[in-house]
Amino acid sequence: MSQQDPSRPSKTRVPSGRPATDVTLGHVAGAAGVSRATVSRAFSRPELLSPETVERVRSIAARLGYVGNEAARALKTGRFRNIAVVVPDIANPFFPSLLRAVQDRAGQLGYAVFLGDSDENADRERTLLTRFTGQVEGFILAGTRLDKPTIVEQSRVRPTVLINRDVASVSQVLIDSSRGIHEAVQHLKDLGHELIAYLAGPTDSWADQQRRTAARAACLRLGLQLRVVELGRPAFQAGYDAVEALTATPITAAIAFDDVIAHGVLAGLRRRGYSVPEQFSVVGCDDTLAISTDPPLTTISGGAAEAGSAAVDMLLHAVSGGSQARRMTIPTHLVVRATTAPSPVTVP
Amino acid sequence: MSQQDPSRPSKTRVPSGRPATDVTLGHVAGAAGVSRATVSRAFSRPELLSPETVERVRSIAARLGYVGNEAARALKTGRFRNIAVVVPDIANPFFPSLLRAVQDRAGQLGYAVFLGDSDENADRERTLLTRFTGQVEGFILAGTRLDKPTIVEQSRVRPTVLINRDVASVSQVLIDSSRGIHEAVQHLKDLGHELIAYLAGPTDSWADQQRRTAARAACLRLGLQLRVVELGRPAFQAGYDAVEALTATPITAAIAFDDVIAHGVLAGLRRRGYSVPEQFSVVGCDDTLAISTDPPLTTISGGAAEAGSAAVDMLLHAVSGGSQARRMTIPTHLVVRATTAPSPVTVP
DNA sequence: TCCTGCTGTGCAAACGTGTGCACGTCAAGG
DNA sequence: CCTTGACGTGCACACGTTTGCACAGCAGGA
Repeated sequence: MSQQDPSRPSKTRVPSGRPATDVTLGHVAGAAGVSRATVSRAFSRPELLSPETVERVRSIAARLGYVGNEAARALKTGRFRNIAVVVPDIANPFFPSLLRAVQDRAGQLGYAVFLGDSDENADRERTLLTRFTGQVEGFILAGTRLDKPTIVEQSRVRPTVLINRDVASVSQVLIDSSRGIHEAVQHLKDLGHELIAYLAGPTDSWADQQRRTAARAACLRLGLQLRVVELGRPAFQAGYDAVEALTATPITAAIAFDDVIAHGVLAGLRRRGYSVPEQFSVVGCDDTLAISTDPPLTTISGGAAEAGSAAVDMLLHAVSGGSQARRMTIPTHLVVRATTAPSPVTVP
Repeated sequence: MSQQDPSRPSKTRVPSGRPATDVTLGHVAGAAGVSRATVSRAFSRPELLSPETVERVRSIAARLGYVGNEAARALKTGRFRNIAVVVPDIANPFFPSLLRAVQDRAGQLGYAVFLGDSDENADRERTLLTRFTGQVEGFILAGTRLDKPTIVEQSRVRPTVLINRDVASVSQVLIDSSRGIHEAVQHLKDLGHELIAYLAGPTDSWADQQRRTAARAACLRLGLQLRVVELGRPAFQAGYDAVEALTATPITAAIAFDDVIAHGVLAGLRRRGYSVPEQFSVVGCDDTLAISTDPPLTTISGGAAEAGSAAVDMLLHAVSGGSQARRMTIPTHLVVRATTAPSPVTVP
């Protein structure tokens, strides 16, 4: 019932550019005539207070524009309620859907997320990690370019979940393309193709190694011939340019490392007068372009979104005590759209 | 020279799931036989210490796996060294390049960035803001869906920079498409087109309002006829579907709200047997798809990246005292590729 | 009347850093 | 030898919050 003025506790000085927070628990407490503890509880443990007190404190806080200082909270509780996710190239359409899922899931669980783009550069990635480490509870590293020792070391300072990277003793969620690849090869076989190409991605990428291996295995099992075409960086232009080499061979179908490459191949084929799918069949991977190619792309639908939210769950499990490294694989399947058709070469 | 064991200061207990940081300044200080202040200075103000001390402390810190607690640092200094950027839809290719630029520039300046995806939803955006506010120095709101009062209020609790949204008294960087649009209209006129379409984006988007107005003005000035086609959500499918209406008219060219729509239009035209650019000319906007369409898209190259880094600079200026709201516009220009050609209708 | 238990609130001690101030040491100049 | 100043380091407080504990008030049972 104190009538005292809610004057600020005589700030020392406000040097033009005051940094961040301004009104604190103390200011609200003064204005409401209660202790700082009560203000704190009005937000964090309201059930301990009388409803009237809670209401009064909250309304005064709102009027004063009070917003809790997360740094102080984190310092006291030891919990940051932040995670960081690092990707090699946010412009690659595989990542936005992943990021979105990570963001959604983390948000539901009350976590905020830092974003880091390493630009496919290990040094830059290391820099990002050190910048984040002091204020996050854990990391999600998607398609990291870091070497194994660094990853292991990192996973010891903070809980870490890898996406599409296989390092023993570190938690990970892997998008298992092998089933989808197998379905794709079977599909092509059913259409009468006998000689097909795999348009490879970056060799240091776990995803490429896995897809490459799966394609080899599937072709071996089903009796098709496979030719691997190296492409380097997975880009539209690379796919476009690869067409020249492709069309110089009797190959009738290609499975691309990702949809972006497949998209480039479609454009390159058309430019050279080949019609898809009548004269050449194309299969993508990741399903990032959905129907926005012409014709709509037959592709292997991975679960970028599932991987993202699973990674968050796994990470937060680790954060809250689960010390065991976990591993999860997300299945994929073939989605047949309009870039595959019977082989143009008539089998005798 | 103390021989004492670098034993941890008897942690009370480590309840299975210990939250975050572990080894602190104190541990390092104990192991190095110096005070906590010295350890602190070894990192933040090394020039105050003897080189040998710095070296010794740092190496011990590294061995112990010390990593500074950012929350404590932020609490003490009053600076978070974090900013937050909120976008309506990270899957829209306009944003990754913007995000990347924001990230790069912020990183150069020693800031880490929180990412928020509002899913075009104002309520969700509000939630994100409150989650971030307590631990960032400022906000970048790109294409925000928030209403004006909320934005103004928000900009009072933390420095805020808007991208492509015009609210008086709040700092903003606007991508000024009008010059690019004007160039595009001029270009189409030079090619002999007389009746063109503007394929509109979401009406509540500042960018669409601006482009729409600019298209009207340019056509008026240059004596072309303009027809505005409403599309709703800017998506590939919307562009694809719009083709039906387009081809039922004598229109010979279209300027799309963005590249994604333009891409859909290209696919739709081809599907209906029209060849681009011989029978129909298409101009995109934003230059997000670069050359990855077929044919390569003539488009208005905005500066998403420039806007991102400019926004960071502007925000950090505001953070360090600049209280004046600023406004900056980024010019655009037409990039002619291969989707525009002379009008197919022969002018008498 | 006294004891017990419950409810609502305040007190004060941390959390891990940064930093103003003071102090001790040492070299140079008188 | 004393003074002076520069240099390197330690002491101790503050930042804003959470939280264990204490305590006051009150009601109900003995």
